[in-house]
Amino acid sequence: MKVDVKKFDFQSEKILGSLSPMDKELFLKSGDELTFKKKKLIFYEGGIPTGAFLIQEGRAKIYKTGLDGKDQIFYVYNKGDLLGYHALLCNEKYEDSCEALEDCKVLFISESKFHHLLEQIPNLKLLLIQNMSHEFGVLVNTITVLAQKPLRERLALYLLILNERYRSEDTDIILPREDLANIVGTARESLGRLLKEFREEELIEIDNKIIRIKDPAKLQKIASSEYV
Amino acid sequence: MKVDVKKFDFQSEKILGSLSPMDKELFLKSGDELTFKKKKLIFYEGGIPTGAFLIQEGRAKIYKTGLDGKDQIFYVYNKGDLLGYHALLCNEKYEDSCEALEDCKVLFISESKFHHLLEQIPNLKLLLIQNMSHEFGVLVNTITVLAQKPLRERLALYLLILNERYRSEDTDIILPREDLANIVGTARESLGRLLKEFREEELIEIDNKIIRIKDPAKLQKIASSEYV
DNA sequence: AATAAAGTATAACAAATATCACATTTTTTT
DNA sequence: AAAAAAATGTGATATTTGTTATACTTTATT
Repeated sequence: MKVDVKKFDFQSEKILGSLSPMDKELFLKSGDELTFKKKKLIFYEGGIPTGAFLIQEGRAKIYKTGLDGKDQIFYVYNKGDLLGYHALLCNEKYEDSCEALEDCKVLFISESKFHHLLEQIPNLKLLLIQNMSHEFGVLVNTITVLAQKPLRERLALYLLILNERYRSEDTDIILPREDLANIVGTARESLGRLLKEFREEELIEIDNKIIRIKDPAKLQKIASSEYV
Repeated sequence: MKVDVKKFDFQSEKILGSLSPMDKELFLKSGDELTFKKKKLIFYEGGIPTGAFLIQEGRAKIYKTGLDGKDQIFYVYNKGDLLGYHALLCNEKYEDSCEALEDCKVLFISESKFHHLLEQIPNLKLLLIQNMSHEFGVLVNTITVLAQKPLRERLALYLLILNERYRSEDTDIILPREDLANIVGTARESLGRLLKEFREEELIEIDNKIIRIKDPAKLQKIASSEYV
């Protein structure tokens, strides 16, 4: 059965997108614009949440640092995505960290404003519930993939997922090897070797940091365990 | 740093537990009692959700079946837990399956009743939001553990987690090796080897299916990568 | 209680992936 | 533009974990 890339997408842009123009304006007005330079932390594991973030420009990675210092990245947020509200809403400390992969323009909605919005916009609670319900499925799928699929299939799958995530704004996949390794859940060296194989099999093109998908159909097959 | 077992607990019993006695009664009245024999499916991946479930007696596993037929279990629900509402709330098909590990008594709340309750009990939406926000953290932690920790540490950790999950009701950990392997994310044989080692190191006692924790402190150390 | 079925243990072996050490290239800083 | 720093590529090797095959136990069924 074909792997569905959409099952790995939080669709966090739907929350805002589903609001009426009036509510949306209200929401956007409640935020303050912040700028995060590439590699700057937006929030970090163990920190106390002070608000939520809406990405207006750029991409950011959500990750956890393991005890051995190795990061596990489990999502790359994109322009339009709302994030960082989980810990805020359950009154816990951040379970994860968020770092800008590129220079980012972000709208910050403070905790009090966010809670205020939840009351002002009756629909918002339900939209959050819907979105988090969906996210649950995404994470469950992520767990299964990481725990079960061999490296080659994981890489194929994540290249397709990232391609989708990067496509929205023009570009090809462009992120450090180390990050890609931490998404796929492997060592940098093992990743490099496989990327080379993929290139030799003409599945992708590599131009330094840039990875360009050449044969999505075949990658799809590999990701779906249909191809050896 | 010590691993916190609570960070792997959905705390799904808090939803009901946080309702006022009146609201709780209303909730409980909206359900129909069902019985599921051991190994019976409560719902399954790809199925269309028709309601939510509250476990009144017994335990159930939530899992996904990989393309190779191997299951990945990512949670064991317990008496008092509310489950199966995610797919319901985002209008998607079930992303996972749920099977009774023991004979279960379950309260079924149909979709229409559940939505009705969401309107009748104003607090319920927020409780769901809080709970799902917390669940997000749990799943994120699960991903990191499965993707990064070596088998030995994973097993130590999950033994502690399961011990907590089984403690509520008297017993020691009692579930088939295959299931334990599918929780820890390994092959049955590899699990068996390690269990034997753990027994030889006097960390656990094994009595057929039953696993009894003997040295939680040392298991904790292993789980926290502090012990070789 | 006897038989079948399911689950479990074990050892030898194979495969996948990580680690290490170092060369090379690219990017950033001065 | 040169120097330093960071990131990447590569091969040899070690380690971990999975696989296969088979014997053994426990649990379920008749």
